[in-house]
Amino acid sequence: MKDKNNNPISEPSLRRLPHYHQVLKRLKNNGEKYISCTQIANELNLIPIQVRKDLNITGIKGSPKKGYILTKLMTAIEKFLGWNFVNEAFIVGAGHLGQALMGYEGFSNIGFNIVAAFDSSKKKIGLSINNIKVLDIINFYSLTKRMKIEIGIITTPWETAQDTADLMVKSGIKAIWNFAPIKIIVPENIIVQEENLAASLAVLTKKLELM
Amino acid sequence: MKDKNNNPISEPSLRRLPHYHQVLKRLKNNGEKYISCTQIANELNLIPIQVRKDLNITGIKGSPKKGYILTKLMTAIEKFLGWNFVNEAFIVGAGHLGQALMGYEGFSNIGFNIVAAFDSSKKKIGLSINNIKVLDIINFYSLTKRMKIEIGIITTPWETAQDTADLMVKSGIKAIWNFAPIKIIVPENIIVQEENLAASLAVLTKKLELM
DNA sequence: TAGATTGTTAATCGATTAACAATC
DNA sequence: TAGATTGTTAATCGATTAACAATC
Repeated sequence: MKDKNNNPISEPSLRRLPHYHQVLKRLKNNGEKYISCTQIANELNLIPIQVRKDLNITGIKGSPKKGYILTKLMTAIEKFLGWNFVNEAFIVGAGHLGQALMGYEGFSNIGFNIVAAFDSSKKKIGLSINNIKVLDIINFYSLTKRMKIEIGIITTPWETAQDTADLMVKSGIKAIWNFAPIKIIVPENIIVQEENLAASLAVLTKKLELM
Repeated sequence: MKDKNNNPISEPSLRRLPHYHQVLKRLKNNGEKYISCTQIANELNLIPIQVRKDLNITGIKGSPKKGYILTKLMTAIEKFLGWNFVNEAFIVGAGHLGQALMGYEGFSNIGFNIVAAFDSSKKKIGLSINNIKVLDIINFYSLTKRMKIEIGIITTPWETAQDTADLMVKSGIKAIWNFAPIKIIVPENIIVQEENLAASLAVLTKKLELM
């Protein structure tokens, strides 16, 4: 991945930035003003050079010997990750997992807002979870177009995940966050983030077996 | 990661194997006997050589020109991932996300079994979700010891995630699957699989921004 | 047979880690 | 000042991709 100035942004680095922010938040409450990569690395069992390289992609400048100004560093990460700007999303599938995401309070801190949910089951339509309404899936296309929603979350059973992805693409969704346990196939200009539990579990159990 | 014969197993390869299995399951219903890497790669928008390399770590042998015997390949993946052997887990935190995992039917196909859930809230204790009982957290230690449970799942709020991890380590848990949005710190002989939504979202929204 | 596909070895690519001069 | 820490350039490591002989 490249940023606007054609500097590379690695996916692992991007994934670590929220962790750094988490640590900074905690240390801020301790009243620290400056923070070094060494400190952050110690908190997260990482090595300082990796933290330094990661922070570098946010464009932050530190001072030798002192480190980074904590509040500036937090702001730099927030800005780089776009947390000060709200991303709106629609979610399809209002089962347990969908409801878990709707009820997830951490999203508001990171500029993420699930605007509405959609389902095809009469039992789900009309529900309201954490002030998010569950609407009939037949309205997905028109509402997505009208509200110019760009992010779609799939929390349907695997059987309907690909159909849901197709509907999202047709409706103008540009990025799909997929929690269904199959890899969905979409045109290459569509961004997909797969959240596959079987894949994670494969890693965990294999490590356990080889321990 | 290295297997018993000291051959390397890469984490990305491991994560792709369940996807291959998914595809094979679908193609089996079409009545295919042999399957080639090219076919699998086409289904998943990958390249054949990557599929071949990944399948190689399972120890499966194919025949030039023909490919792999589909049923043998499925069995090899299942065996390699340990799906024919049941891994038992305890889950701590019976909120929406915990309940979503308890209700997740896909786990039984991959040899994963959530035996019981634990919570500290009187409102949750006594519930039964998908035949999984929610017990008082004060019983976690003794039950984990007695039942020799090795896998713990954390679906608590972030405030209690580290305490939960500490309790798990103390109780003899060897591998932790953490869904709380903070990185937990554990002794280095403990396996941790982090499932961080903020991290995934960081990748997704950054790609969207740079599109 | 011809050629698609395998297993394996080599080349490339990208991420992590190391080295080191500059500096507050 | 001394030395901890920064930014940056180089080295290492590991994953992906390419090349190619073997073969059903």
